[in-house]
Amino acid sequence: MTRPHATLDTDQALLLNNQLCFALYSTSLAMTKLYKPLLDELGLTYPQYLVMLVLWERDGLMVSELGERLALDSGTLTPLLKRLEAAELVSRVRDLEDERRVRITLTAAGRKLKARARKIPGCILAASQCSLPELAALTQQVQSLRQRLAA
Amino acid sequence: MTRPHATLDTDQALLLNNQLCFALYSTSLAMTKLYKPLLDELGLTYPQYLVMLVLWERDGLMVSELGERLALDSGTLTPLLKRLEAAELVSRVRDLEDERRVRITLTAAGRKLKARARKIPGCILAASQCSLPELAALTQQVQSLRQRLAA
DNA sequence: CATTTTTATATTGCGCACAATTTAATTGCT
DNA sequence: AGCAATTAAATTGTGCGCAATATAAAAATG
Repeated sequence: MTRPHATLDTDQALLLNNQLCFALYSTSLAMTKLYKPLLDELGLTYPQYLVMLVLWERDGLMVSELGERLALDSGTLTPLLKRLEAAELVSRVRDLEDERRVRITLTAAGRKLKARARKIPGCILAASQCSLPELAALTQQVQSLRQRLAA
Repeated sequence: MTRPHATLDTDQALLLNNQLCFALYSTSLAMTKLYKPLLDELGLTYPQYLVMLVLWERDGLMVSELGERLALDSGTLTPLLKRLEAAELVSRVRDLEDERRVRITLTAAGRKLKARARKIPGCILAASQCSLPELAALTQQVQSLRQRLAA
């Protein structure tokens, strides 16, 4: 018996595990490519779009709050936010209460961009060719996995 | 009626869509962080590990074949493969049949590394705290989504 | 009140991803 | 054979992601 059942099961589990990690990695990259032409029109990258989504939902967050929301650190956010500032979509101002903190606020142009961004999710949804129940189930499962990984 | 039903449903769909994209993005990054300490022991990054996984399965592939398998282009793979070559895990040799192509072959050290990598998937599986059926279902769904995005 | 400790952001350096371009080799066409 | 078109890989430049470190401000401690 060159391949006992126990070993076979384990190998399958491990292969599946690798497949899931690669599937997440590869699908995430494919998603970003799908967004690219749409975001190019707005002059945004996908991570910049994520920051704008958060700010459109609630403006005036600190860098650390953005970081918590997106699971990104200052090493990623600081240069990204400087680019959004250079594009005149946000302003970065030191908090007077606590000079260590920097508050990120949308400019008028930043708020206005939301209108042009509204059509993006529809395009992505169409391209994904998913039914809504399927989408909901998948989202729930991936979020659940992420929460378990964080622990 | 400020929010007719049609608009509500659409908004929910779009929000969900954004959530799925972000969930994939964020979970993929979280997975990579999970791999990091394990791969550090082998001196590999996650993309390098993916290349090694492919080569452990079938050695002597061309750069383009690796690219198809991983959905990565030469702009990503060429410098990555040069680093694996510098680490003496692979060799890069021009194909004599067609001098445009470069064949990637595992060195003895590269083949040997497979043994040390065998414990990695088990650690990841444990950290993900997923049941195998759950893992299988999620993998299948994400792969299915990826295939639809590619089209 | 002075000093340590902690916290928030910024900086530096490395390795992806990827678009765009380049280089060089092969194929197709006439 | 000669030349355009195609193909494979490499190069260049930009923007992440993140570890490690630096800087500076606030909080905690004695």
